[in-house]
Amino acid sequence: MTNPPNNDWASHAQQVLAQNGHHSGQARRALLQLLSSQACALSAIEIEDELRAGKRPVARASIYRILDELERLHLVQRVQVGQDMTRYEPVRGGVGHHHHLVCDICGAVTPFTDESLEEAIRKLSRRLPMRVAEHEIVLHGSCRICATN
Amino acid sequence: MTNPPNNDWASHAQQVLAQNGHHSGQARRALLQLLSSQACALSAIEIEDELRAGKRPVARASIYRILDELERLHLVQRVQVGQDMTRYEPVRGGVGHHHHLVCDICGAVTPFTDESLEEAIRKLSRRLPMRVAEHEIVLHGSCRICATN
DNA sequence: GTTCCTGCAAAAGATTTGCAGTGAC
DNA sequence: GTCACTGCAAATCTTTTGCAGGAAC
Repeated sequence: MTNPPNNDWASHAQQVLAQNGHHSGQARRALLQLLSSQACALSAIEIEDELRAGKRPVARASIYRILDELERLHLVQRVQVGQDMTRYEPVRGGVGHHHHLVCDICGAVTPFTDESLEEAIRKLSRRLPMRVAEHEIVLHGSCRICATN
Repeated sequence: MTNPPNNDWASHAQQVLAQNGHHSGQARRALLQLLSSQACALSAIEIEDELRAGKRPVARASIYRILDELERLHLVQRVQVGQDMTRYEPVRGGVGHHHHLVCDICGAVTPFTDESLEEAIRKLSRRLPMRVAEHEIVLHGSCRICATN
């Protein structure tokens, strides 16, 4: 699999969608554009708000349907940062792969990367009774600001 | 912090609750008993079912309230295995610490442990801008049975 | 023209809250 | 006797589904 350029995830997604027999609708294009510009994970509701604030409001049902389809095609990944809602973020084929810190006090979500962690997971995956496709790591605690108060 | 014996999590929890000014109700005692006997994570609904099947049915609202309080006291930990519901499992202070494999096809959840992963996280935690209290790792893929079909 | 896409409204689930009665201390 | 605990019913919130009109190919 080739990694699409970091800033070009949206068109890569469009392409994959087309190859899979999808038409190219307004709502989905707006959603792709938004996700493409995001560094970290958004919830469906946040996506709805962002799109409403922007130029192209999209119905919540459509958002869920689109995200569902994108997930099936491995173009986005669900991220469960705990709390309540499911969040989604673009899969950029390795580029931009990261995990999440969650402040249990203020709820802030921050991305981080760590190669030795990735390495440990690669090794581990080989000996598990499962074909491992994705992994998700969430660290909980208190961020600097909250830890100080 | 001393690790309570593995089979004694329930009484440890009772103790902590008492120290925090809680009375000792029937519903909560039944719930503690159940969680204590579990190796892996249960959802609130699963807990309700188990308790109903057992001797002491507990109202769903009470289950959520109790789990909430137990979480606040760090006696249980939320686990987000993706899918839909939140799951909960007892915190046994290191003993029994593990993570989860999730089969995205059949939904099976399996626990696993890996020391090098833990080590990587310990090292990592030192250099992050956050006091890391808990961590959660979820591997997604297809289990043996589903991968074969 | 056919098939996919989308919005709206309704439905389905999970989780939370309000209130009143019971039980623990 | 007081304060915590619990059940029930209702409310809230996220996510899913059904359906009808409109858009893409």
